[in-house]
Amino acid sequence: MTQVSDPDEKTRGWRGSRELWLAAARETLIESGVDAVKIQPLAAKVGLARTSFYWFFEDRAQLLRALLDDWHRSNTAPLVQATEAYAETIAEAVLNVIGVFLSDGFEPRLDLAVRGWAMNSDEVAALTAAADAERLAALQAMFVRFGCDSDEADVRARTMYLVQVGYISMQMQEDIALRLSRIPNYVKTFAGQAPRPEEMERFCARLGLSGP
Amino acid sequence: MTQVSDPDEKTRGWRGSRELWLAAARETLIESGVDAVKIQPLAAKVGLARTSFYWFFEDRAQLLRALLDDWHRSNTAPLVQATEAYAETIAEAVLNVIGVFLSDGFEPRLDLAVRGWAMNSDEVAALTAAADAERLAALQAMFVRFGCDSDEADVRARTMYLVQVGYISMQMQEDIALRLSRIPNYVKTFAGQAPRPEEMERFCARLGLSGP
DNA sequence: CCGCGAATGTACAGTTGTGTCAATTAAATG
DNA sequence: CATTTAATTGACACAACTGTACATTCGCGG
Repeated sequence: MTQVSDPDEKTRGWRGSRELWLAAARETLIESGVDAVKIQPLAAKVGLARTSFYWFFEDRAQLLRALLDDWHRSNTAPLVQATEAYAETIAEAVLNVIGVFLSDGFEPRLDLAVRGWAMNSDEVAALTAAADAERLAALQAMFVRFGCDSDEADVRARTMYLVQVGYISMQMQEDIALRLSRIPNYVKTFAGQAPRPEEMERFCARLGLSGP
Repeated sequence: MTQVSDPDEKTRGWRGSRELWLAAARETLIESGVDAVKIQPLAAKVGLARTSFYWFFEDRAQLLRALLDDWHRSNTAPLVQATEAYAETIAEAVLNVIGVFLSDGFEPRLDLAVRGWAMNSDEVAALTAAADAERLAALQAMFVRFGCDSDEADVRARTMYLVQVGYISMQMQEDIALRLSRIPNYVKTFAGQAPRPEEMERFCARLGLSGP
């Protein structure tokens, strides 16, 4: 359990702040799931008395709602944006999307934690379902734009997205080089078309990685 | 919360039994995750006094261990078997595997629950990682057997498996007809080769479904 | 029909969590 | 420096769960 310190003294109260509690909660959510987001342990984590929490939040439910808002705002937009980015070929478009998952624009573990949360809450289940639908639609539109018929685009969109969700869900920890080495084959599978060498180079360059 | 009734009076004690508690625990694990597997609620579910549990199990930890054994035995074998089943073409081999996920040989929701559990337990995380590795290796071997080179087989195996894990993780509830309609395109994407009509027919027949 | 062991129940003690309240402290302001 | 305001705190009242000790009941073999 990491101690959460205080990076921004200005916006805070005397010692704590809404943000401090929220950050601690977020970290715990990511690392151990909703059920671990309890006020007493969080208090230990931030080094304040348990009851101090209630100055910033009504109750635990409000904290959870805040956590959910945070996720909802931050985790869908970058993906949708990537599907709309410029690309010459479908292979390059697929690379654009893969790039998001490898970058910091997306918090895979948060997504996973929220999915786990959905197991016990219909409200959360509805939110994740909506997010999934939005992301899938964006991916499908991308494939259609490059000439897939609607049904095939749907399945290719699902394949890409589900592979990512599955990967996150498996919580594998592989080094970036290994993941990178599989990318050309993934593109070939997802798009039905291997990326050209210069496309791979541009991809690596954009991510600030040494080439393949 | 479903009442668990008693299908097999013989193996039971007077009213309860190890199996009864285990079944209730399993159901709760699937529906609400490990953190919901608590003795007090289970007692309400099986209609016995809470403390009666302790005649069959040492403590909660032992129940969880039993749950894990159950999963470990029951959820990997059918998949590995399917990868080894006879097939004329790679498309048919892929259909064999898809069949497992659509059949009752596999409990997707249990798999999901155990993955969620792994979040809080290194021991469980090790078990799921091992299961994933075993399943991926079996799939990869299947693709190699049909002529893929090792790297491509690896990625195709991952694609297939991750799509399934992702699908399970998304907890979508779609009717079987819709899922069936996507299968030819999935096979095309996974195998790089669409299934022949008679392969689809055999597939549907084996699952006892009306044709495509 | 009696006794014995398997199965269940009741009562108790301890832990961990939640949320309220009134008292207290630190900083900010005039 | 006195006063206000924002933040923190400990004490209190509960609720849910775990596990132990011991009493109780059921059903069967003798």
